[in-house]
Amino acid sequence: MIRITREADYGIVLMTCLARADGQPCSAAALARQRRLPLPMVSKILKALARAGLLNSQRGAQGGYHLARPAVHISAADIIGALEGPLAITECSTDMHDGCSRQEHCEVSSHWPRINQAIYTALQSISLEEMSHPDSPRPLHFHSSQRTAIAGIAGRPV
Amino acid sequence: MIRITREADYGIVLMTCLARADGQPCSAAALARQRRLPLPMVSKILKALARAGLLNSQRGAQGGYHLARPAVHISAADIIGALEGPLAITECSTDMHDGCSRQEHCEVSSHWPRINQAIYTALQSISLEEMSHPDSPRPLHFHSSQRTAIAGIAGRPV
DNA sequence: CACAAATAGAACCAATACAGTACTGATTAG
DNA sequence: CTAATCAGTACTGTATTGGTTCTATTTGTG
Repeated sequence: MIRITREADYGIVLMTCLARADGQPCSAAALARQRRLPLPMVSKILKALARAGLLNSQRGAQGGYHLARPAVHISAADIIGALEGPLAITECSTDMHDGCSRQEHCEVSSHWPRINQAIYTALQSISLEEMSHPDSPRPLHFHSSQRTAIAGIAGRPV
Repeated sequence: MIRITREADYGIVLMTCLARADGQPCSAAALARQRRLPLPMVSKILKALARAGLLNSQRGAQGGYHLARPAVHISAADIIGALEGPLAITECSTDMHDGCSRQEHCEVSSHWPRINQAIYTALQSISLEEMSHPDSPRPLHFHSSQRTAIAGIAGRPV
């Protein structure tokens, strides 16, 4: 229901590669080969990540990219944010929302930031470090203790 | 960075209206007038919400829509899910992901469900009941106790 | 019973956003 | 110098979104 772009998807994949390389600079071409992704796309994404300060780049021959800080201090939110701009789940909730013509009739507007914040916090709690280990320490389970009243709905494919 | 469609946006708005009407059936036309939204759009959204079982509909003169269950038992996840289909943040993570040609090279694939789950849980924790009160009981604050190491980044417009 | 008020459902269209490509320029190791 | 590599911009075909239109179907009311 909520979708991130494929750019961010690839971004996470590439970042995990770099996290595993740990220090060793990787060229865009090497990463593209490694992950069977189209090189121009990989290049574009790495550039964006570098501009956002998540990667350092080294130009020239034998150059490449490497993490700008330890993987533990990079969250999924950082990566997605770098590739898709600041979190704004609706146009209303972006910072220049003065244009929302319906604001006077839109009483939920004050609640969207809370939803935004909930998602942001969720994404922030997942570190690149965690994601770069092939097997997750905590297995995938529903926190079904919560909201069991509508468990039937929560149980659908997620 | 993560965006929901305007359909879901309107859906939340309309659901809060219905939550406040509490039991009284509201016609699509009435809701459209009340919120200054285009009627066909409102109609389409309400139909979808009814099909998903979140609303009951009454046809004919004096008919309309009303909540199928108490607002406390309807979450933001329910509404968004009803309007945008099941949560699948990337194509890989949808249930028919057998087509993901890169699966063998895509080691993060096992981690997307965790991200999905995090977002889903966040959205589930927000009830329609909470959203339909004009003033939120708990004011909007960052949970800045967490991940203070990158607070500078977390503090950007959300 | 006939009519009007309402939902149900499908089909349709224009505008936007996305995914991916191409090209040109700047930097640096060997 | 030259090849490898990053930087930046501009472009394009396709898919999705936002929104409309039209035709049933149901049902309360005079």
